[in-house]
Amino acid sequence: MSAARNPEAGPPGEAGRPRPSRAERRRQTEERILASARREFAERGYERTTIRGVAGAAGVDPALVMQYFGSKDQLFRQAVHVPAGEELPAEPAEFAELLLSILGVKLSGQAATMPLLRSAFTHPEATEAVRASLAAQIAQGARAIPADDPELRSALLVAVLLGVTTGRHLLELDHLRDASPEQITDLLRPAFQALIRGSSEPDA
Amino acid sequence: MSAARNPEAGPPGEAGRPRPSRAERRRQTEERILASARREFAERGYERTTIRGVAGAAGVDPALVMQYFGSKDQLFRQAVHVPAGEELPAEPAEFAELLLSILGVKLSGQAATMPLLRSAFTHPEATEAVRASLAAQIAQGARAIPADDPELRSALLVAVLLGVTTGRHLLELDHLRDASPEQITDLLRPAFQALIRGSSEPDA
DNA sequence: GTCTATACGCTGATAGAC
DNA sequence: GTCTATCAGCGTATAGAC
Repeated sequence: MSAARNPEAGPPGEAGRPRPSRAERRRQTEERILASARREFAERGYERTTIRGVAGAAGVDPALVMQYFGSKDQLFRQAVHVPAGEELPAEPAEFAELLLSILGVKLSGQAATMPLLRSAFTHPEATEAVRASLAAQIAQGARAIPADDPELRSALLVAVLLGVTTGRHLLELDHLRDASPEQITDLLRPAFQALIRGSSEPDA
Repeated sequence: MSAARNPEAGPPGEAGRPRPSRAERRRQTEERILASARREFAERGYERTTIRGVAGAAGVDPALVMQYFGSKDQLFRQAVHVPAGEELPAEPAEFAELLLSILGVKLSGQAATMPLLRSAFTHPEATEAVRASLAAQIAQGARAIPADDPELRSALLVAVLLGVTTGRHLLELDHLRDASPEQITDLLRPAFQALIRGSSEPDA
């Protein structure tokens, strides 16, 4: 600690380089490891990914991963940590559209939640994280549902999102995988509306 | 092999016992092991269940499990093997009810498919088994859907079943766990109908 | 036939050389 | 700071004693 200079403050002797030295390089390799870990956790799940595996994929030494993150569990936590995106509840009328747009982004890109979701059923900590996140979404959504049993309706809506995303990305069911996000959201729209308000056909 | 008598043919010296001997006892312990394996696979998933664990829970020696089933993977296959229940497609009008009744049984009892489902996202073989089973259900359901995009609609319906069952049994989301199967199926009915035919409100 | 003892590989994790 | 060498534990699977 005593003789170490602040790596951010002092510029190196070379003038031309955009100073990729010291702590900057460390942050880069750390990010490389995290990216590699996310890939491995996403496609193999917690128990099947190994420290050696992510180190190899990142091109670094296994011991370095331990040095940086301490343990496999802490690596997992940092890899799957999502900034807890807070979404605002909309009015009941547009609530379906909000949900559909959320589903849209989950369907298009390889969602950042996939590493977590893959391990959600086998790794206890991942289970708890996913459950807590979904519970928050459910509670939030329930406030935008005017019909009876708002919590259960909200839970069912979240379960639908869960089933569709897992079916597409994790199980890769053919038709779900091939369809465009728009196709899916279009087909789901009436179902969502039916779930949000009480009936599909207003009075039979 | 030479001196061994056929255990099925020759009755033992005792006359009063209902002959629980030989192969009958073997079948019983084998079934105990399978039951124990199903429990472990169901609540821990493939990678976290150990031969020693199922043997301990079944009250037998770990080596016996290997003797009977050969390997962990073969034990898993036998434990999760479901007789491939063939359901008949109904008319489009009653198709929603059929799906809802299927969901009802999946929601009430601890479904026999849970050991498989828990490992579906981490164990490749389980993934393939679940995917094949769901694909069959999707193809079957598509034939009962008169609207456009029948396969995608069917896939979405299956995905909903998947999401609701996993949300209830695997993630144990509060409101899904507490609700009765009837509550859930009642709330889902309009959504299913909307998904089967094209629109929720016939012409807007 | 059933269990004891053990082999072997691979895991996460640690200590110490460079 | 980075990597080599190694530890201890647990996993499946096997060989042999009873």
